[in-house]
Amino acid sequence: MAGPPAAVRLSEVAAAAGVSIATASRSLRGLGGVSDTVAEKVRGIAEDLGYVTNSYARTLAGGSTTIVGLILNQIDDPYFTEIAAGVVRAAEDADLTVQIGHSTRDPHRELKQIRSLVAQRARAIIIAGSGYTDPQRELQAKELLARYEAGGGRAAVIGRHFLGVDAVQPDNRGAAGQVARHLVELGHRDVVVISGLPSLTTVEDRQGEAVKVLAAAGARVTVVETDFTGHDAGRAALGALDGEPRATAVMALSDAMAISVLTGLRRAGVDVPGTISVTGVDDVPVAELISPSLTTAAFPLSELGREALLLTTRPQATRPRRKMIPAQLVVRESTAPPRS
Amino acid sequence: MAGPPAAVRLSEVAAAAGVSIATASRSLRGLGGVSDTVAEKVRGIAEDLGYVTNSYARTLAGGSTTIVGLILNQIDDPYFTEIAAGVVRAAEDADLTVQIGHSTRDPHRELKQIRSLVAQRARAIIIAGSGYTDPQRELQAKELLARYEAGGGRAAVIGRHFLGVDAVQPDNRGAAGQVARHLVELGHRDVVVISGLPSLTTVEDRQGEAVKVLAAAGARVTVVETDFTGHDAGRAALGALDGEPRATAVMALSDAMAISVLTGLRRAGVDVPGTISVTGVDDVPVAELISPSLTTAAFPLSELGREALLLTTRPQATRPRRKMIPAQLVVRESTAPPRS
DNA sequence: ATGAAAGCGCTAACAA
DNA sequence: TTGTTAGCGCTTTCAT
Repeated sequence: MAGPPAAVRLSEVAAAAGVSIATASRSLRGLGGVSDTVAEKVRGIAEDLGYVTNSYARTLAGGSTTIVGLILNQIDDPYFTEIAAGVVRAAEDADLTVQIGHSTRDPHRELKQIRSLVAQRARAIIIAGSGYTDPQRELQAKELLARYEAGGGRAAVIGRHFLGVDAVQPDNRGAAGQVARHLVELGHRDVVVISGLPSLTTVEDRQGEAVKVLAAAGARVTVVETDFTGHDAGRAALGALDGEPRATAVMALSDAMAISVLTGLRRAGVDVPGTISVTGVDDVPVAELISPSLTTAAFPLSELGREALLLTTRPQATRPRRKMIPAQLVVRESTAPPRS
Repeated sequence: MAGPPAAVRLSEVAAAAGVSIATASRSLRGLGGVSDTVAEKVRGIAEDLGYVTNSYARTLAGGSTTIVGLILNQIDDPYFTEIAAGVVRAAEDADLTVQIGHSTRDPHRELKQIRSLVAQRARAIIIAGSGYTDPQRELQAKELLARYEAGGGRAAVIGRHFLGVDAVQPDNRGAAGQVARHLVELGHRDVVVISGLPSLTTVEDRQGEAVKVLAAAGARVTVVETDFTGHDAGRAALGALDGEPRATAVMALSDAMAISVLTGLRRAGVDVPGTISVTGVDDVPVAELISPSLTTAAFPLSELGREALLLTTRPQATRPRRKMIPAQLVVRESTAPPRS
């Protein structure tokens, strides 16, 4: 595995510019102590030569890394890919590169990913996805991240976690509340709520608010738990509607589940929204494209990612920051007043 | 900002074990040439001390990286996220980590990404997305990759590129041919083809085969060029149908464009497939969910990514490998015989 | 304002 | 089998 150096080195840039590598280094990093003329010249030459800093050498020599680790619950779920897109774009604007891992919602995998990132001296670690309602479950990760930040690293989460780091929090309660109120205003008083794993904070928040709003309006509420991935939401909804023949609406606590419900109802020949109204939460891109298009509460997903990245570029605050991101109700074709 | 955590160094492990750092290094990497007793002892001490290899030092010293770079044309397009999912999963199976960048189809950005990856000593570089029909346009990237591979790196592309490296090639001609034949068999003889930038090999291949098959069947073909992202495909299709009132089908050369066409037709009140049949290519997950569901040619997208990753784990062959991946026609609701 | 030189922690010849 | 040593490419004092 020998061969010609595959990358342009700082020494080559320096030589081409007729200066020492120290001066070249200063010029490239805009450090001052270098005449503007020289600095400008060096930058031009570096550009022409296609010079890129060797991050290993830089890091080893005491410089900082440009790696940002991003840990996703699920790599092929639009909710997460939208967030990832936001992170990647913001990172590139900040000259950072993103390393992606996925945890499949498995705490062990998540820990392993964090350790690997710490060992890589990643400049920042971003964890996207729901937290767990049981703080105990996140204890190890929390300790790991605390040590990491004490050592100069930066961490941020997207969602409500108990990880003691900066957080971008989609307003899940608000989102669920808006959708529930929409159903109430349409006149629905008998609603099936398709929920997910109660161990996830996202589920807890959305379900809590949904049930609260619906109950406050005097509606009958049937909650059905599924695995929150949408795989069995359609079947679950059909089962619930069998048991609750008077129900006029299905409120799924995520778009992924709502889409599964829509598919299930279509196959069963149930008219949406004529017979049953259906709603989701998140507003993934598909929500607008399916038919009937989905009434849901929209989160600016890629902005969630962007905000998280930005948080990690600011110095650590004395107490973890919380940036709440509001949802916005989007009424589309899947909801209508209940048939009378 | 505190300094880096007091990381345990190899020299400390060596000292504690009473051996040289060379022996310690060999022991830890299981390299042989070390007595089992010593090796075992060193490993135990390293474990006790919580030693973790400094990957920067290791890489700088000539050791190998575990980073695989993945350059995507577009980070938030389902076509690419599916591919990315395949790469990430296969990488994790091989204990590799994936670094994602996106080029926005801009050759300059792409070059920058490649350079960055080369500088990072990525073990492999995977480029996903269409190549350019003008080989000149890829010349710089080709040189860069050649030097990279000469230096021991591995590269692979997904799509037909002129980059001189291993390639996973979705059979774009075959895919377009199958869809075109499907339309012909249904009886369509007046078809609008929504195409993309002619500078992309994917577009060239799909359009060439589509037009060939349709023309061979004696059909009238109207080709409309768009930007291949789907942003203006809907508008373009409506315009073309205005000019070609006898057209009975719109064949979009990608699902992204087909979905845009479907949306445009729905807004214009055109019945699909009653009045106009619509087809796509790719079979992104949404294709099955929209309504009417989309007739298209399916590529196993995440497998494309997986195959590319696997190619990079094998040693370089004397000539670049080409792995052709066939498409499969999926007939859904968006196509029907033309109304007579 | 610029340069020389000492490492950063590790791997990989080469010696012993 | 083990140790010695020369870098990897860069940042950073310390001189000039």
